Amino acid sequence: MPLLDHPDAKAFLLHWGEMGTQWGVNRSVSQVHALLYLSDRPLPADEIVDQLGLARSNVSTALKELQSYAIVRRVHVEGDRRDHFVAELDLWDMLTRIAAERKRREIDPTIALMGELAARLVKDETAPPHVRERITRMHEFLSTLGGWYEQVRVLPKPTLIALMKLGGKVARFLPGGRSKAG
Amino acid sequence: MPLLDHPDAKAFLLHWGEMGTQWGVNRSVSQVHALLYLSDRPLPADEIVDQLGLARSNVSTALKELQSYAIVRRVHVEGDRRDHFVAELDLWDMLTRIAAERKRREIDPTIALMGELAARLVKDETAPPHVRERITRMHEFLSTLGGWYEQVRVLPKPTLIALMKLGGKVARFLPGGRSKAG
DNA sequence: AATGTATTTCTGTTTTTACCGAAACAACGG
DNA sequence: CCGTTGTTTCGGTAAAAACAGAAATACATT
Repeated sequence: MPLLDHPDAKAFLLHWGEMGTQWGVNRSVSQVHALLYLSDRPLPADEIVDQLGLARSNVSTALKELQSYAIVRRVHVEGDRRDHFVAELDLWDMLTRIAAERKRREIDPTIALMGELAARLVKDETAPPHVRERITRMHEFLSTLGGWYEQVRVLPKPTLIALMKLGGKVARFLPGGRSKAG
Repeated sequence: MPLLDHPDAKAFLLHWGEMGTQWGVNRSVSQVHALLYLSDRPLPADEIVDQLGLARSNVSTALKELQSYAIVRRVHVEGDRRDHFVAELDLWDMLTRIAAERKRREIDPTIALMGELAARLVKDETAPPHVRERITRMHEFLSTLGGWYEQVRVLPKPTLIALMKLGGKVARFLPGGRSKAG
């Protein structure tokens, strides 16, 4: 019995697909991901095609994209020559991998560009001072964020989870009595 | 002299526009935002139209959208009846406001839906157990993230900045010797 | 109220993106 | 070498988004 015969599974999948579009991910990609996430076994591409009613080529592209995020991986199923696919089930891992990839694709190039622009602007006598200042500020801001991310990224997962559970209370460890929660 | 006559200002604006599209924001909206961010004075809608070459209606919609994120606001300029607009220049404020609004629009409804689905699934004898489990997990995960965000959100800005600068070193305050940096 | 001006909403067009289906190409194993 | 599986490319189509221009509305001033 196909997974999506269940109305709640289908509702999940449809919503997940829409979520994707709102964050710049194409609907097919996020739907394939949702299907694999809900599945209790590795699925071959053909079955994804059948269950979602998408073109074979489209599913192939979607799987490639999901693998590039490292949130779906190919697995071998014995007795079957076809490739099968499974989604990462640990949601914390899923989130950090998506974040890492989007930073790599979009944020890092942006930081690089801002850096170039800022560097050129400081030497440019003709540049309006506020333009120079605003772009420099943006570059510094994104660099700071990126630096923070790189530090947090390498923390062991249990540490990350512990920190998150701690929530705003981490602020109580700061000097200067800044914390409201402490 | 129009702001965008400067090639670096233009490069910034074009890149910002593309960034927007990759994150599900329409290009006009992010370009208007970029222009206001670079401007050293409040701009009336007409001038935005001229500088970006967009239709008046389009600019109107973009401004409305940016105001709904609270990263652009209307200001009065004396001696001029027209509305003028300025962008939030504090980038930390900008980020937190965007995050708050996107959570409100997209994450919160998703959590609500997952909650409904999970609640229904636990009573549903016919539901595949793994579907129930996966959706419940997703609901819990998003709820935890949302809870963390709500806690961090209300911290004073200096506290947030201090925490960010601290980076991975916050982990050293955790019990259990989890930190590599400590 | 009337007029001029600013702003939003509406409607249709253009542009872009997503998608399908077919075909070509590649890898692999029997 | 031939069937099976998988990926990539491509032309065309459909759907969605962006956008422009006109119309309608609101606003302010007199």
